[in-house]
Amino acid sequence: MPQSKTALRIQQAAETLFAEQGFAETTMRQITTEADVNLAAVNYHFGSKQGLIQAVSETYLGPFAEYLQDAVHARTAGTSNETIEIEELIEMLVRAMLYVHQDNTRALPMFTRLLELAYLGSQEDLRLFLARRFKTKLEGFIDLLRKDTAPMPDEEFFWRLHFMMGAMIFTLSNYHTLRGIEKETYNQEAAIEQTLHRMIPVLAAGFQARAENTQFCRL
Amino acid sequence: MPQSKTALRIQQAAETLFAEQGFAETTMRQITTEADVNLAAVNYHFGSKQGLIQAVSETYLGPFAEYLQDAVHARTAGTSNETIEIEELIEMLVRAMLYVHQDNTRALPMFTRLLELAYLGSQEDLRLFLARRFKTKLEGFIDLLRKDTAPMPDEEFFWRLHFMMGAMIFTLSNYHTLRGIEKETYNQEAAIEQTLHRMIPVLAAGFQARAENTQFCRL
Amino acid sequence: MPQSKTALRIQQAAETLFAEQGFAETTMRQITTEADVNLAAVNYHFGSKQGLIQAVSETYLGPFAEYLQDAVHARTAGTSNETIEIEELIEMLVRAMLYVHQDNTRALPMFTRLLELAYLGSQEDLRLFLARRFKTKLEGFIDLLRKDTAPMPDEEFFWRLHFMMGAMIFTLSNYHTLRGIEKETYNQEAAIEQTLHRMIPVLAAGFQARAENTQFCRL
Amino acid sequence: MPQSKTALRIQQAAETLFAEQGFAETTMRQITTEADVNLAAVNYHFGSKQGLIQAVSETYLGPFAEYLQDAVHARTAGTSNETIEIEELIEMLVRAMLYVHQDNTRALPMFTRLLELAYLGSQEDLRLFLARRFKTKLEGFIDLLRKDTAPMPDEEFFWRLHFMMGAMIFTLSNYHTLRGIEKETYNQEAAIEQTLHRMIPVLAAGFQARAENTQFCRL
DNA sequence: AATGAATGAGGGTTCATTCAT
DNA sequence: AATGAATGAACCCTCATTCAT
Repeated sequence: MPQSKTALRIQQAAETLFAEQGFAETTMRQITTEADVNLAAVNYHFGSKQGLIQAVSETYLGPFAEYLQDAVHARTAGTSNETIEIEELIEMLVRAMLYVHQDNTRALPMFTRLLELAYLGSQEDLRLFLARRFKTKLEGFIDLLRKDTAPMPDEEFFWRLHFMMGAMIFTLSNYHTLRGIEKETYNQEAAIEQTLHRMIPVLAAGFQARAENTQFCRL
Repeated sequence: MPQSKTALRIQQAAETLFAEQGFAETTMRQITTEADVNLAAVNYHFGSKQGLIQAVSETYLGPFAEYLQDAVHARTAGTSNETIEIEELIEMLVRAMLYVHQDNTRALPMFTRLLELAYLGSQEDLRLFLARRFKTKLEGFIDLLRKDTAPMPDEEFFWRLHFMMGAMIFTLSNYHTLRGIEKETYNQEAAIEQTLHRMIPVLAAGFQARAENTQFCRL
Repeated sequence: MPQSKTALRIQQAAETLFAEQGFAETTMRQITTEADVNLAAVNYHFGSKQGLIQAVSETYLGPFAEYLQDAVHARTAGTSNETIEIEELIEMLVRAMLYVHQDNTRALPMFTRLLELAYLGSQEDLRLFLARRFKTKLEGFIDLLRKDTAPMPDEEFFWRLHFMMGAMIFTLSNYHTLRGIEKETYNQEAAIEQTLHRMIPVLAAGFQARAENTQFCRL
Repeated sequence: MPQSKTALRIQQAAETLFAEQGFAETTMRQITTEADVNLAAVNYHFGSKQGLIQAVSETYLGPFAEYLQDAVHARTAGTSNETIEIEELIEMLVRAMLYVHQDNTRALPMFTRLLELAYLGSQEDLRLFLARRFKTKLEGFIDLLRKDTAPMPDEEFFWRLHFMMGAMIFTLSNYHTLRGIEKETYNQEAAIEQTLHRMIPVLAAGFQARAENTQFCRL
């Protein structure tokens, strides 16, 4: 939560630019020009560019992780070991995304760029920060997901989870581009909510797919 | 196809670094140091950094697109309108990937980073280059895929296609990181072939999932 | 003499940091953080960083110069033209130093850093300030020293005086570092008083050394 | 030894500015403006500002240390355990200094600023570099000096050595300023060679001074 | 064909200072 | 009397590129 008007303007400008271009591609000068503040203001208010990114990540991932954690608790409270359908779980995830999307249109692209960062090793410091900051809050959800897919070996689950993550992150991260293509091709733009909805049955089905005999001979 | 020994060494070094770090994150100095050639050699042989990336993309996407196009032709020759199972189509795709992977271990990450680039808007020039260069060769495969999923509306197909692409691109693009996590967690490393195999049933199931009633009321 | 509690805390923090790191190396932020006051407080109370340094110099050089001037007067009062042994004069100097050292452990390093500043041309304004402020008070001592070394040409005296000053200033200015080396090497730390004592015979002997025939032929 | 014309001009400009202002006080822009080269040229040729300082230190301390080491070897060769008069040793030191002074007028101030750096802890990296680079070459001289002052306790020797060093470093480091004062006062400028000569008997006498009973009671 | 040298543009960061309150 | 916010100037460094040879 920014305290001063300048800090607020910086963060807003940064969110827009980060969402559009990515973190590394966005320069301090772009941010401060867009926010119409002094170049040094970022360092004054956020300490460094990384500090700004962390503040932004807090704004977006914080409410999301909180919401998801609460949803997991609310759903599992009172019920002992009842299995939850995978579609419902993914719906919980989507709902958490739409929750952050309500307040801020830029939320989802930003959000996924942060997840991207959490995976990619390019900015080791930020990766560790994100891991430490949000890991515990998200573990509950992952555990629930795992329980539903019990018959699957651990490694199979691991990879399927990341296929899923990849589909989501990639889609939302490049949502701007993809929506542009859709418009060109079908002369029609999808609301992001609709796109998220489309994901639910696809990801659920993918998760529940019968595991193939993974031998190399066939190929 | 590199002409001189120097150009060859540059391209090999670039492939390794691009695959490991990405395009923007790799500097000319890193490339030329790794290749043990003069800094100016890249510009001399490839005109610019972008020229080098295009050359690399040619090397990787070219054979892949060619292979896939041929596979599509071979499969559809003589058969009129016969529908092909989606699993078989995805398997064709995977096979094309493994084909470029044979020659070069770095191939798959490089390959997917290029696809990533083809989507992302950050490097408009490269995006256009890749689109123009390879679009036609891949359209046959896309059409085949579309035919199998006929009952689906066009937009639904569009988005599912990109969910799939996202899962593949994201996974392979960050394969290095993901394999690292897998090793930490399960003390076991998957060969990339195995990971590709795991994708087939997941992606196929996702594609065939019963489309949900995509209204907003539920969420 | 600081007027408010804030000014006092600033000056104390500044003394510590100046003594440890030097003037240029110490930032306003370090000072105000250490003093736990607002960043702007230094400029408010002292006008500028230079103003703060001048205030500090007043605190340290003032009592020292006063003490030395008094000592010179006391010693020469009533005695007409009696020559004083050089060792006694240097002892007077050392005694003046220990006088300021009594009140404040940081005094001596601070003190010598100021002398350093008085010589060095880097901060012209401060140099002039120090020269104007304390020159007259110290001249009595210099004159006394000169009288004892009468047979020496003026220039010879001038240079020997500065050799001496150099030995003292350098040693005390870097006392922290030197004591660290001593501790490493001999596992023993000298009190600053002891070091000052060691100087007396050395400097005295240096001053009284038979002047060599300073021709260039020998070298 | 700089290879290109630009590198040469940079180093010459740097030497002048370093000698006049010190290392930290001299900026890359000053250097490159003075040398009339591009700002990036320093980083190209020397890697960094620190790299430039190291190159400069190599140029000045290298020949000096070499010369002194050779002089020590030459003097002690053949003679077993013969004690050498302290005056002769200091003369050796002065001779080594004048040796570097021959080629370059800026040599001595630069030279002593480097020694200053070697003592002061402000630039830890450079301090370590200098220590590692030149320590061994200078140890022979120190040992010889120590042998002549055998009756003295180790700590006494340690401090006297640094008094001496202080006198030399301080004088030469601020030679520009001191000569200015001399000119103002006596309307006469000393050649640096003369000043070095003046040091010999003074430092020698200081070294050989009868150690006082260093008790605190007297002061 | 190839390279060492050099460059302009732009990167994030730090500094003492000032302003409005 | 005192401060949080903000700033302009300057810091060192890195980048892809180009030039002369």
